[in-house]
Amino acid sequence: MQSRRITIKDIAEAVGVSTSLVSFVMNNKGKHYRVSEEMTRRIQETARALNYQPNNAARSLRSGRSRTIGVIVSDISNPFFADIARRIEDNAYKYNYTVIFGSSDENAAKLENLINVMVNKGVDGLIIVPCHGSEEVIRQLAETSLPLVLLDRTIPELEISHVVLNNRKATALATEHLIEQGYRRIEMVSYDMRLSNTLERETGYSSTMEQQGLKSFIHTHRIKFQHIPEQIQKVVQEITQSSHPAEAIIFATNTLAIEGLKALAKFNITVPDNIAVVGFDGSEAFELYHTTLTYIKQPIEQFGYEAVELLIKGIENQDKSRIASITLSPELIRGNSSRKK
Amino acid sequence: MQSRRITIKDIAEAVGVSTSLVSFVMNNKGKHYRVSEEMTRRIQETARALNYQPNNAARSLRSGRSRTIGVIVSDISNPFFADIARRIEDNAYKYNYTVIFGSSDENAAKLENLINVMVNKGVDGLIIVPCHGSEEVIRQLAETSLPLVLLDRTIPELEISHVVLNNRKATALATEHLIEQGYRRIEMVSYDMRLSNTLERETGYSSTMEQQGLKSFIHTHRIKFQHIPEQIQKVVQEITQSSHPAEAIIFATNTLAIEGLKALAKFNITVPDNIAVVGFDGSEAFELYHTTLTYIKQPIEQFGYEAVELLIKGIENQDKSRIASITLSPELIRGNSSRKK
DNA sequence: AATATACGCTAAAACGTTATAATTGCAAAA
DNA sequence: TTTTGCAATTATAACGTTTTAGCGTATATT
Repeated sequence: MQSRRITIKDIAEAVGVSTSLVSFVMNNKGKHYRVSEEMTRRIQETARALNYQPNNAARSLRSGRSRTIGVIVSDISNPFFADIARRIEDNAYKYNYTVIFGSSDENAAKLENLINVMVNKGVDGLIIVPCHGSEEVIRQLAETSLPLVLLDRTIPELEISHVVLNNRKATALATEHLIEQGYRRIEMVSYDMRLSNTLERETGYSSTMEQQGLKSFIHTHRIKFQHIPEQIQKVVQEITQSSHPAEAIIFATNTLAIEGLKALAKFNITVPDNIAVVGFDGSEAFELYHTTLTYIKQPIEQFGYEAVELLIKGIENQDKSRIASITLSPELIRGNSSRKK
Repeated sequence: MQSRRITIKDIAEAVGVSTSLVSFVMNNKGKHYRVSEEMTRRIQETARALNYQPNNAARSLRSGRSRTIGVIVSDISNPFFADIARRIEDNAYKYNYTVIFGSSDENAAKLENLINVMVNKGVDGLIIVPCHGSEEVIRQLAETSLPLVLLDRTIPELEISHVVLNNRKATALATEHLIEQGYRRIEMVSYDMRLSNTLERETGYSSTMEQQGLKSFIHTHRIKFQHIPEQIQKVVQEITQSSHPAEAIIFATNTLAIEGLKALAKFNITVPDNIAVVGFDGSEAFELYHTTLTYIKQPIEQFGYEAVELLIKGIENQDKSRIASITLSPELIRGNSSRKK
């Protein structure tokens, strides 16, 4: 950490060459610009000796690229997204990219603002978890030449690279499992946000029920994203105090599962004796629960990893293979919360 | 999102003035450079009409400042740090700063590398959670003119701005509470990392025990950061199978509390009947636990908020009030896990 | 011997901004 | 009338890098 920053010019002077040559070598374009081996070596040595650190602002200004990617999730403090963020960070660092994060709070206006800030900052690409109402903004963004990868949710009518779970399969697995365990009145608790992942999860559940001849028992309870605890308590009461109470509940997300279990506990409804439960995502919370939970496991780390892979390919190829998408497979983890009836 | 980016020059041409004038106005330095009201208005209008977005790279290159701050925590996917990160992000955005995150994994080499990457990226300041073995790197960094704020932990021998919990008070509260509830054999489970926060927590516990004449019962179990679950199981066995088993445990961090409760459950030791427990930090996990937990609550959001306040003051003042620190107060949340003996 | 090719390197412009010094026009002071 | 002073604006250099075009020189080709 010296007083004055070392520039390419200092190296050039020290070695006695032009700055161009130094630039070539520092960018590993030596062979391409046929710099002699000897010179390459000398420049590299001097750079190391002087502890040269390239100035990113200058680089970015000149080249128009920043080696920075922007990531917008719903809420970085939500464990699901925090885990993904960590993975994105790790993988991006490997490619020498820096990441800037933003949280949309499932608010389309905030999301738009974040996109503007990030585009403005000059990010080379964006990884975005689209939220309810953001379709138009995303559509506009996709028309831009800026590489873009959607995460966790797609916008089916738009052709955009994305990394998502096979959500239909996820809830189909859960539903089949419960049926196999002897449950019939299986209901689902989901969000009222019309997002691809939620919709697919609902479809996975309802189509499986239908296939198994349980169409009449299909019941999807949709919770508003605000005031989750209150709403979920209401739903739990509805479900359990009905004249035909449900025998099992599938929660469509991790947060819903946790709040749902809390609500069940509050009303002294025991899992699985009074009602069976399938949750979503592993979570530390479940590990302190009185019984082991059956849940759909997402390969969370892969979300982050693959999103970065896709995005960086998009950034560095620019032309071909523009749209590429990845669908990850869910897994059913069997616990006691759905044991045989 | 137009095809070509609008620059200051476009505005200058459109209005028919020099770029300097536009720059003055865009930086709100109008009065200082005595730009006429009329002109100020026209430039602002044109800028808005053309949707001018300043080029940060150019700005940063010229001014030497990036309006970006770097934040290095232990692990961004740990809920404690994820919450803080969220707050940092929110507050920084208010000041028009962007944040880049990094996770050190409590590894001094990684921490050093991250610092280099960030300094290199040209951050205007750093918020760092120092880890075991990072004292020297931090010392060097502090000698630099780069504004720096330590978070969650200090390095007492160095005079650096920081935001920390009153850790001594935290465990003193816990200890006093347990004593009040009738417990005597109170033991602590902590990390073996010699970090300020851990050390202070140990001191808070042991000095309170001593004051209350329970010196002979002081017992601090130190866990290595690797292989936490295995180690904690060993400790739990030690504690409970001893000839004089502990009556209560204070866990020094959230992770330790969660793993500890899992270990207790594994060995069928019931809380609080067999042993009382005080944890650290609220957590969703605790909410699904069979009984409510007594724990030390940290004002997590404030950590992030205050760190940004301190850092930005440091960045924008540069000179005076260089070192300023904040100590936040813990609070004891009473639950059933430490009910009267 | 004349010409082409390859090699190793350099000159210089450009990226978009900021900030200092200089310039202009005009009114007030001398 | 000349001088001074001020208000409003401009010219220009600088920030550190990348990249294109080109310049000698040496070797190969005809």
